[in-house]
Amino acid sequence: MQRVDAGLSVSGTARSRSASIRDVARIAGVSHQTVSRVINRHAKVSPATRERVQKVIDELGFRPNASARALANGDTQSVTVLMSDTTRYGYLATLTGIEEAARAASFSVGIVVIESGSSSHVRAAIENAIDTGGALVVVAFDKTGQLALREVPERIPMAAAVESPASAPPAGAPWCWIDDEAAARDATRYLLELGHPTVHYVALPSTTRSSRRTAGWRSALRRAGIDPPTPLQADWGALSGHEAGVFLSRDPGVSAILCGNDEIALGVLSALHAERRKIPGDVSVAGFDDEPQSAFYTPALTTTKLDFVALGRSCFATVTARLGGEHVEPHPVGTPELVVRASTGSPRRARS
Amino acid sequence: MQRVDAGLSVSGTARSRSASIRDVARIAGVSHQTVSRVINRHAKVSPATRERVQKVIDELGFRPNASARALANGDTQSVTVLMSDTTRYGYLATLTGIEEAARAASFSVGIVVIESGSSSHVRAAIENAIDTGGALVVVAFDKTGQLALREVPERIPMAAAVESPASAPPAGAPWCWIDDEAAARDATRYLLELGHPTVHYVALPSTTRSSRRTAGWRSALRRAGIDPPTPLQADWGALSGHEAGVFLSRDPGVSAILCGNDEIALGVLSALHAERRKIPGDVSVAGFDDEPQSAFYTPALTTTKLDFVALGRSCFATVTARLGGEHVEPHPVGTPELVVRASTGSPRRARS
DNA sequence: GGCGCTAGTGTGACCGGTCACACCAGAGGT
DNA sequence: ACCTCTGGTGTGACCGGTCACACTAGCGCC
Repeated sequence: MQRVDAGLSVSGTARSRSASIRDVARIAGVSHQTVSRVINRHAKVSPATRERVQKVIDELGFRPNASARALANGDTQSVTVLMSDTTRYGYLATLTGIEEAARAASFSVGIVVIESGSSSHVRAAIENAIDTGGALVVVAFDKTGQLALREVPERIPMAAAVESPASAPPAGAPWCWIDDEAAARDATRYLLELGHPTVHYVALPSTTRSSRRTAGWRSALRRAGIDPPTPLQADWGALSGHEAGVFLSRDPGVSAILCGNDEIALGVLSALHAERRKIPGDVSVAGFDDEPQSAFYTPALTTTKLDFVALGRSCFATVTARLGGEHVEPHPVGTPELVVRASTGSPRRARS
Repeated sequence: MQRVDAGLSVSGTARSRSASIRDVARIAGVSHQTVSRVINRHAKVSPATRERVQKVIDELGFRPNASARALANGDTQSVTVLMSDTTRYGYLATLTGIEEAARAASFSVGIVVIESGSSSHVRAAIENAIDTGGALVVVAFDKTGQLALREVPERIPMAAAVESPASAPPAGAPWCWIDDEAAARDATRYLLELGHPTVHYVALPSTTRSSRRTAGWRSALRRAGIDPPTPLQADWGALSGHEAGVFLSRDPGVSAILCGNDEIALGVLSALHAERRKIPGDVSVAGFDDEPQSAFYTPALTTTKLDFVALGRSCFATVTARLGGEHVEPHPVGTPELVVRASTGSPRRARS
């Protein structure tokens, strides 16, 4: 009979079984429970024992098995991010923020892409998180995300990155958002201060009854004594921005356009160019997000920098707080910051 | 003494323990092993038993515990994606492809962002994947990814999305890539056919000794009997494209610029505008990737569509094949497709 | 000197699956 | 009638941790 040393197999087929807590215990001459105490930084271990065990752990390269740990105490130290099927900047930046914070806390991060059509896999993902004891972060900027958010049962540890809520959110709701209203108000005010008689708005689809971004724009206009024009409805992409741009370019009264995000703004820019309007001579354009590319649009886009990475970090902090049983009040994250570039300027004096 | 029914607690604090395989077994009047056989679609279960057990499973909403399963047979049904810290389109599209394929195979997807500075957490992530029995996909388009790739030991199930290799890759290397050389050759040939005397190239950083994209561009020129000019070196962002664009715009002999990706192309466009060169009248510009925004640049960008989603799917297929012990030959994925838009055209007849 | 207390350690069950193996009944062959 | 084979099922150990609890030794204290 032949026996192969699994630990030293060269062929690579036999996966060497890594050291377990009992191996460490045997070599260090202690019980497995003491090893467990050492790896969990339990207080009641004598320094001498701790050191001896630690040495064996290092020598063996022992690493506790996450599955076993999860099975035993239902604590997976993991977060699953639910996010809709998109390659948009804000989403990925948020994910990056979550991952960054999670890594610092040595949590692992899972990702599930949710598709608008079928919610069954969303439910599956949620259930999966539940029965592995994991936490959930839902990126719910859009309708698909909101639907997923609604599927999450009350009791499971969750946080959500959302659009600014229309009214004060339910106390204890684990929501994080960027202050859309202030951002929109500031951007609108900036455009008015340039001398524009009014500011037109191309809106993102809103998940709330009343978008705070739209509200901010409106309130800035009202405060200046201006009756807000009807906002145009776009979706998230440049194409719908282009369509809105074509429409607006035909109205000579339009001299300033605020767009729901930089992609829409890009579409508006392209439409204005196609319609031979000068930017910012004839029309000023501003966006939201400050994507990395926006500085290189033609002309460079004035926009509002939104800190999605901080938003992601905050989501993670919220969900871990809940995991620890702490109470977290919903709160906005970060301070939107207007970035002025070449796409906005004072309106040309009317010729008449 | 008070006892709370954990299963029906309304408060939400007590997490109801979900049904286990033994609960199902007891209710169905079979052994736990039979239940195991049912959930694993094992052949040797009589139809009657199978149906009875399945009914109980459905009624109880039983879902097998992933941790327990992983612990028992070392099979986590999970993939961890290692990806550098970026919000670039190609990366996220690749991730989307991986996730899509993984979801279809009911694998879970983890993500670890790798930072160029510290490789310790990369090692930690790899070890983690090893001792939970998970697989790895490394997105190694850039240097950071390549470094991570090198950290992965031979024996663990892995696939990598890479730049086209300079020479035939080692047999059995689990690499997937897009055919950069063909893509660059076709794009260059297209520009030459428009009548440009030569094509200048703004290169992405390459992870290989000899970038296939650069090689494709070069070979197209040589085939046309043209001595290739020195390519310009950029990084991945629009800023470096802008710098390259400024440089090239000062050379009146430059009439066509091929760029390593759409972001660089965007930078080049912005530089050309700043230098008052007409596009495509004075200079034609083309990119790579076909990002969603590229159609809305000024002018709309001619580019080559690269199917990153298919690349991601292929990475997943590769890694699962390896997980199953199959042999996979390294291979390119998808067919790059030139998308002609307004940023390229025939050169203006020389005035002289 | 006996008591309680506590710091430090060990024991065995348990989490929820899977695996190897034992077992049994009935079909089919001789 | 007996043996073998095979489809269908059950038993108990095991994966690698954690938990509750038992135990011991040394200390301070009356």
